[in-house]
Amino acid sequence: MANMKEIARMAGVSLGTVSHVLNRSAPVREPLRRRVEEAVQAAGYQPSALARGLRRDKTNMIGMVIPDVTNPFFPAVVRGAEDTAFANGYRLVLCNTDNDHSKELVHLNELRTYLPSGLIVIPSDFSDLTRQAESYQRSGAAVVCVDRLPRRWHGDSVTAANEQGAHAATRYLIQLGHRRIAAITGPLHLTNSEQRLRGFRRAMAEADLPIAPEYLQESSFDLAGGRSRALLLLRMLPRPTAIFGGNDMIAMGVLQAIRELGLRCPEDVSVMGFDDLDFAALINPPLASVLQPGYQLGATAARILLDRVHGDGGPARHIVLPTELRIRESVAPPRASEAGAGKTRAGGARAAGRTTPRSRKKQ
Amino acid sequence: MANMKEIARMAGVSLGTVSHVLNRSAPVREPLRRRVEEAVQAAGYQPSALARGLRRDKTNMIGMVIPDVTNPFFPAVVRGAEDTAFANGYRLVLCNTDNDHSKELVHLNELRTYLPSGLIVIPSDFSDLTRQAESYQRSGAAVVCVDRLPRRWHGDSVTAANEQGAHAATRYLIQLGHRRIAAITGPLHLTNSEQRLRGFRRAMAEADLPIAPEYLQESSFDLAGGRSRALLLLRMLPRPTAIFGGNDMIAMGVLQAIRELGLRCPEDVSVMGFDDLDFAALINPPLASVLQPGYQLGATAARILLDRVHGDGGPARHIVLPTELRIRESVAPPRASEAGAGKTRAGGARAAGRTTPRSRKKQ
DNA sequence: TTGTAGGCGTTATCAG
DNA sequence: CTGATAACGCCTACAA
Repeated sequence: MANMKEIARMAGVSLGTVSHVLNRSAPVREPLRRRVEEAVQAAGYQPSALARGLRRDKTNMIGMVIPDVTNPFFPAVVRGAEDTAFANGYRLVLCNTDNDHSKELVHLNELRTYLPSGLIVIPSDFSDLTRQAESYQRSGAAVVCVDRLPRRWHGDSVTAANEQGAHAATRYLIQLGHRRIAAITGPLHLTNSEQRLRGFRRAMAEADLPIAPEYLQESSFDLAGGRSRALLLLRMLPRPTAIFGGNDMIAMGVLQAIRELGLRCPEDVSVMGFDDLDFAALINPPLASVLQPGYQLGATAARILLDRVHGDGGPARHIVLPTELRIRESVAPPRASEAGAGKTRAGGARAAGRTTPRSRKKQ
Repeated sequence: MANMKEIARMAGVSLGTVSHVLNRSAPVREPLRRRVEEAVQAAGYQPSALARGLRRDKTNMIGMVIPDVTNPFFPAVVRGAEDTAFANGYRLVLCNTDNDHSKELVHLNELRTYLPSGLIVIPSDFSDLTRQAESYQRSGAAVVCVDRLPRRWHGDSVTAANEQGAHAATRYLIQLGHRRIAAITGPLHLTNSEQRLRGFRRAMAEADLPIAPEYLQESSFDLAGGRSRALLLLRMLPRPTAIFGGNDMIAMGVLQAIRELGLRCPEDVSVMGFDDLDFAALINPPLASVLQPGYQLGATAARILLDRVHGDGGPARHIVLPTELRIRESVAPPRASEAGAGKTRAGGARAAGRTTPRSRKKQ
């Protein structure tokens, strides 16, 4: 690979001139600039990212630290971040933490030796990012948290409107006529789970509906957890007529539990998810869910990070992106014997019925 | 961040000694080595990956170039690669090509400025990797192709046993008693699609079953393509009794088309996929599919790459990892009126029946 | 406006 | 076995 010196020789100018042409760091007279550009073309020259980074004390790399690419929600975030980064000449170094905060720490430490321009982090469970982040920020690298926040995080963040999303979803169930609504939350030490629970509670409170303590179950964010908690819930008397899952995987577990017990969704139990993963629309019954804009989350985080890199020194930004309720056939009004048995908003069930599944049975 | 000079000062030794301790590039007398190690500890010193790379002409980065992280099959490959890379002190720089070979080229070119130790590539459509790869190899960086291969690729590769997988899947359908089996392949310019088609053909030929030309449809690797081709197939007379999808997304499209036409799976049409994505087992009916070991694909590619980095100069390796047939409820024997109407292996359908879905209907 | 020189943090070479 | 010293490729004062 050619280097600057060679380009300088080819163009018959000095090293500095080449650099100035490349970086527009000083005006260069037309004929010289032309010669330089031609030499660059001819040699297929590209400046060494390493040497440049070493000199500038900062590379065009961005560390992307996430729990697990294999988890269906995260790839969209990664993709959003990569697109924005790439469009601006930055590259993503991908690190999986497996939700292990000590592995996260290791990644954070090692990434530093690349002098990345910044970090986009979806924190692990019990992440203790704050100290590391400060150290990065001191050295001029930006850190943006996405999706969930570490406790006491005061830096930039991009999250979905978890509270609102859960609130809208719960309210929709209530409007359908449900009164006994259970929730299987994700791990409550995660801010996103906590916010979703808060939205659920608010909607219930607004409708003056009680929440039986045993109707609130905490689970890991996966199918197995959802299934086991759902099995508990579905055996309770009275049985909840709707279950709100903390994410789509939990909701999938609920669907599985429903089938195992010989019950039917939505006839016996309505199920609502959160995330709106691709498969939510494809399963049977199609899963109603709260769409979380994964791609936008990542893209926005990268945007903020780049702004910081370009000198934005403003106060920490806390972007909250809207969620969107996606009604599908896994939710329906409760059986007639259950419906309206309580304080239901007038016309709610009927109005909501518009977006309710066509009654045509599929299979 | 401290640098080597400072460590040398702290330990009261020269720069070279520190380097020797760090790299074991020369034996260092115990007391000195101790002092150096203590200084490293105390300062939390980590060598600069940039300076090191600049000097050594090679970094511990691996470029991972894939079509799209968002495509559900690829994250597993990425994860496998990342785990193996990380365990050996390497990092992954992730690049999405969107299957666009010119974008792939851009990534390949720009990655080079990092002096990565190598590249793991899932080639884009019409990838013309060969020239780029040679240039990398000349500069001592290894290139390993995964999943699909560019035409005329002679370098290291790791792929799944596409031919065998498709063969086993098709043979299973035949054993169930199907005779009119259609296939919706992925894009046939992709080697994996082509191999799967070959496996399909071989199984059909071995059973002396004809393949009507219109029963072979080519599609993009997505739901929409699968759906539209399936709509064609399902309207043909006679209608195929089983459809083999080139991947799970195509198979999902087939299921969708089946529902749209008011048909039922597996009663009217059996459906087989390829990949065995996570959701295959979760949908309704659960999708029979050919498991492709994504994680292993990635891990193996990284392993080979590291071997190359560590000096393995042997001939190109072409690893083919086994696939595994996953029978689920989307496949069943054809209706009695169809079954056995042709030359079927004796007892085939019955023997296969063992692994056939329990007849208990779910929902 | 152009050229020169020093140094970023390492490693490798080569004397001692 | 240890310690100087010269690159690696680039950027940027500063000098011309």
